[in-house]
Amino acid sequence: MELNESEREKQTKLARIRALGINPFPPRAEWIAQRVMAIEAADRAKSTGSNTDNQNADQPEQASHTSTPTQPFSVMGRVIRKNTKGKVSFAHIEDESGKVQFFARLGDDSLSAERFQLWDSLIDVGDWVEAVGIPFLTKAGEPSLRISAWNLLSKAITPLPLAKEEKQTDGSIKRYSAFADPDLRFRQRYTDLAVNPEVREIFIKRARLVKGIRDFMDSNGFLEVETPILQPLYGGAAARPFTTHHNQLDQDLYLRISYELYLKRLLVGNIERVYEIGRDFRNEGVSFKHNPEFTQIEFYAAYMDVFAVMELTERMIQAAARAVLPASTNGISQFRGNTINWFQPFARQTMRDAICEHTKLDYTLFPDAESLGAEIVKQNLMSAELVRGKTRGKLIDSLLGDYVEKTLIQPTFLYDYPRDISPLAKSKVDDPATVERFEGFIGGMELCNAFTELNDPFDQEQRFLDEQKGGDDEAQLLDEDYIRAMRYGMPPNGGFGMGIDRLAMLLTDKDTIREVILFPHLRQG
RNA sequence: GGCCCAUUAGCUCAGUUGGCAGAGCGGGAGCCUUUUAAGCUCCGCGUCGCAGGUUCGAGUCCUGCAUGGGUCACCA
Repeated sequence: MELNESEREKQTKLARIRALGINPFPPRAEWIAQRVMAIEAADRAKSTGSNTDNQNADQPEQASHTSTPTQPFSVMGRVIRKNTKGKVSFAHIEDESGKVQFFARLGDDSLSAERFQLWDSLIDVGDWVEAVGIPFLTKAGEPSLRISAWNLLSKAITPLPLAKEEKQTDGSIKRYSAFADPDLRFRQRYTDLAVNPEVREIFIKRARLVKGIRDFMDSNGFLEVETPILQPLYGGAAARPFTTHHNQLDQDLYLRISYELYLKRLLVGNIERVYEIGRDFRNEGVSFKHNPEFTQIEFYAAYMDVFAVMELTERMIQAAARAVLPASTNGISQFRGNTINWFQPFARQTMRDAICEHTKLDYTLFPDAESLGAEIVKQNLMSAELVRGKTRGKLIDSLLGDYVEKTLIQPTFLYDYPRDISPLAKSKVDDPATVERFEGFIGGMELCNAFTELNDPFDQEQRFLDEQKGGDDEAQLLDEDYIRAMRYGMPPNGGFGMGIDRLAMLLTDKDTIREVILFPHLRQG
């Protein structure tokens, strides 16, 4: 492994550490039993209220005259700033709770001259350390720990690209030359997380979001399950799959593109409310809102129809927003420069009305692909080339994508979808060409998709066969076991799927899905 | 996949008309007993993304490739 100049310097330092008989990578921290989080250490320092001056600094035990406990405790974490000034040394130590300053002083009774020199010469920014000490405030008012003993916990060889920070008069923090190259940040996410605290915050919010959804589902009587990721047949969505192979069985397998067909089998097995949160894989384009693997929640609820699901969805998304957004925001957040109001009732509109509103075209007046396609070209909404070969449903879906989706900033449900792009959804009783389906949009992005599920095995089989005739490479495969399951009797039910990553983007105001996935897909590597 | 832009030190970036590779931060050596973008003195640490080409001479111009970003196409 090739080392750069500063890495070679660190390697030399590592040899010195070893020569001193110090283990630069000890197996454990020494004082974990006395550990206090940095934020608590800082609080204790603040409550001492004593700005130690040079006189009483020689007797740290007497530095505080308050009742606040000043007995020694330990803080462990990472050195993110170090500054030795002559015979005193300052270092900021960061742990998961925040940071606190370590203060070492040559001449303190509690810290030997040798240990001071070693601290000064061996410890660098990036190293993991622990120290025992007593809390106090420096002259500048900085909550600090006057250290009496310390250990190196892990030596950093490669320097962290830590940015310098300057406190502005208004209290905000200005950062200089922060580690910002997206390529490096995503490839070396560990570095990104180590030096950019706001990146850690994204994933804390994401975890809260998932927990909020899980709590909501559990409290509404849903059973969480896990179904196969490796599937002999893929289905439940229109997407190309990743293919793999089981060697011993000599069997091709697919990574799932959805959980739908397995979860609905469970309804046949008398599990009435079921959900899964997990990973889907789609072998398609990568964009700011598409990653080849992404996290989805799907649920299915017996006896519900699409409108009951819509109502439940609204409450679920609001529960997720509540779990992430600070209470002071009242459910208002920003996304791509737009304000989103999560707590107001979600808008509801038919697909026909939405497209009518944005294109002046009422597609219900054109009953087949030929007449609708001709009208679309006539009104100059799409080129003849793009219209060619599309079914009526795909034309409508294209109009939605081109003219409506970007405008749906506030939470909005669009419903009444064409049947031919919805092979697993139940038709409306009075309009067989339309299905009981909705999609939810927020921030101009499609977020979720739901419908009254088709539970008629004969209708379902015919839909699969119709898909095959279309010759589309994203067509649903005929899953005979799924049809068999349905023949045993599937209760009427409503189903739902939602991209968790996109919801995380919306709630953290991130422009790209890569910001909310810890290790997003990148080429070569 | 098409088009456009970018890629220079560990990080963030400058680099003029083709003429010795630069700055700040970081790092090293030294000074400094309450610093906090600490300060002061000295030190540049480099496969200018990769491979070719043009030229006396290429970080700079040309071609191809790689990676990233934007955009269009595609995409439940």
